[in-house]
Amino acid sequence: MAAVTLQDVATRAGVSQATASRVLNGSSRIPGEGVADRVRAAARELGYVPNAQAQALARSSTGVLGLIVHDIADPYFSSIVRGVQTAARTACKQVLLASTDRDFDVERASVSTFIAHRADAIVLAGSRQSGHLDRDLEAEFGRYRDNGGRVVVIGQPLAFGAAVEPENQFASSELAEALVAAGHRQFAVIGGPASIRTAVDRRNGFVEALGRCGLTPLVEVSGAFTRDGGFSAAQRLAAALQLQPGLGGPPVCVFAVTDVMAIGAIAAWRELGLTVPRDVCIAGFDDIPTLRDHTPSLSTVALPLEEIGARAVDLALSPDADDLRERIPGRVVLRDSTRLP
Amino acid sequence: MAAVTLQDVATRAGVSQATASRVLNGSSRIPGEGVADRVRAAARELGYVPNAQAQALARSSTGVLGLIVHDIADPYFSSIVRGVQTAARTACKQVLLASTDRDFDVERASVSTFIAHRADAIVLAGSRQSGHLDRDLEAEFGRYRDNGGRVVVIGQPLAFGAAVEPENQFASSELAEALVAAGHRQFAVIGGPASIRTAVDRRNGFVEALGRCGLTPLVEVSGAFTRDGGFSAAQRLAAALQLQPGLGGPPVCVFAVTDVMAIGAIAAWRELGLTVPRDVCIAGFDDIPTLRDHTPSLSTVALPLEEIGARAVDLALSPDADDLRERIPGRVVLRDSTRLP
DNA sequence: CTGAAAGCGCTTACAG
DNA sequence: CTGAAAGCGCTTACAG
Repeated sequence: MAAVTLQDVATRAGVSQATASRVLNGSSRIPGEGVADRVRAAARELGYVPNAQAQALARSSTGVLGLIVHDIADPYFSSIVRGVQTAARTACKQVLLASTDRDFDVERASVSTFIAHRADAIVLAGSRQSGHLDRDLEAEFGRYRDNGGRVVVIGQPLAFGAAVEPENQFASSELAEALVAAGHRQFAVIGGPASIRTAVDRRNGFVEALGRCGLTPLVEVSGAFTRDGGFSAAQRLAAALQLQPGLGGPPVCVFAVTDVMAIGAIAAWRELGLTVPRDVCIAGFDDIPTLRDHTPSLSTVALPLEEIGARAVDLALSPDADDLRERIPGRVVLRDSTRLP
Repeated sequence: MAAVTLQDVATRAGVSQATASRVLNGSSRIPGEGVADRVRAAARELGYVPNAQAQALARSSTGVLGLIVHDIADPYFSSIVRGVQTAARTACKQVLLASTDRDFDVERASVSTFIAHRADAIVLAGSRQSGHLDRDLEAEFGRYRDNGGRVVVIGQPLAFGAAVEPENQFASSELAEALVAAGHRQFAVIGGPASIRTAVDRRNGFVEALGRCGLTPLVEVSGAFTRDGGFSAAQRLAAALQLQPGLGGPPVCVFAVTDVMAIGAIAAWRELGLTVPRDVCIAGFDDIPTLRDHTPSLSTVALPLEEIGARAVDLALSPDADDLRERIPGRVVLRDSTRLP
């Protein structure tokens, strides 16, 4: 790593290191034209690449954002990451990525490493247990913030830091109302882990809205926040409701708290010979890009995932938005999967 | 960012900075037990987090890997990134991610930034124009490698550096043979950009294998390496072949050079009222996870995407593998989308 | 085993 | 406008 150094450039241009620094790395004090040209020429000839580590040390700011997601291969997260990338590029920030496989130990370790790398901000995407962090993490974030680090959460807010917060509960209730308005009367729910706020909020919004219509879910089951979680939950649901292919009559309408789970559910039912929406209907939440080419087309609550990622970067970068919470509305979209005959 | 410093810890423990460093950051010279304990206690009490930037500067090694992909929201890439993440975590490396939106200027800029950040290695995923880099990039990589940086490419190899290389051509020919063996006789191809090696190799492998069977594609069209690229190519293909719903007779079997394009193609045909595999058959390449729940199930060449990402990390980390090329075989998988009546 | 000191490559007051 | 020098927070020969 014995790369060309700023001193090398300075020497070749016949100026001091300080001057070379000012020419090359945008300072307010702009040296004279002739000098500047010489320095630039020297840098080009030598192939000088500034050492960002050294700059960071000297400036005490790295220009790096830390981003933590549960699973980068999950379309929900990869869409958010795409938004983060776009916004980061615009702001000339780099992004350090960690995909934790939903392991909270890995998550904690990633936070520590990002802090060690002096990321200017850390964005935490994905639900956590009831909005609580372990004590360790909390203490670490506290010190990080004291030292000027910024924390942004996507999903449920923490006790501190900024948050980009989808209106899970409200949007789910709107979804329920839309489904009732469409003629559905029999409902069931595939929920997520009880410890995860996002899952709980969505479930509650849906069930409470049903209640206001005088309706109650026939059954509720739950599973992990994954395709397979939806798959197995749907099997249990089918058993509980004794779903049969071609039974006739109005199908039960199931709400799965994420699209990924809904897709898993449909797969499970297909294995059982059940057809959506004839034998059973289903709606999800998120509107992940995958849905675009999924059959049957899935009713859902659309979230602007890339924009959510971009907003998180904005919050991470504006020092005045320290404890801001930005609410993101969802948009109900009814498609084939909840179509009544 | 005025965080707790190693000197703070040393002072509190009543030792020198050097000793504190040796205790905390794994040195071969292990200080005495009593001293070590005092240092560790001081670090804990103060909440010391080592400054990775300063460590990097002093050690001239950052423990950071740079990863560049075309589009993080594309399941092909997000699967690879997942593999990279897993392997990087095992090796205690951090990953700096750039998603370029297929913009080669952005790609070049990302490489520069990664080099500035002194990434220990840079992994370039995604096809490039015929294996050639622009002159600038090539020169930059040259210096980077001279300074100890490592370069790994996923896809077609460059003139230098290590590569993880799927056997595109061979696997495509195997796919063609399998389809012929399954009874198909009429073929068409949806190719990618002519400048991209991966696209060309897959197309050639397929067409040449057909040739060995005495067959020739009825039509070839091409499009961008995206879902929409496949969509529009499929529209042109349908027009060229005058595809009609329910025409009867053996359907034409189309090979799309990526699954993502194949999915777009199926969507286009669905809009035209065409049913797969009745009116037209199709096979893709990659076996992205999305396929698992796609209807109809798509025939394809399965690539171990996560493993590919992990192998790239391995190559990036083993100094002896400097110009190694690791070949990754594909596995033909025939599913519903090419099923003959 | 432990410490004083140089050095990693930059930035930035402080003088001139 | 330009330069000498201190400082950012660590690591690591080199002595002791």
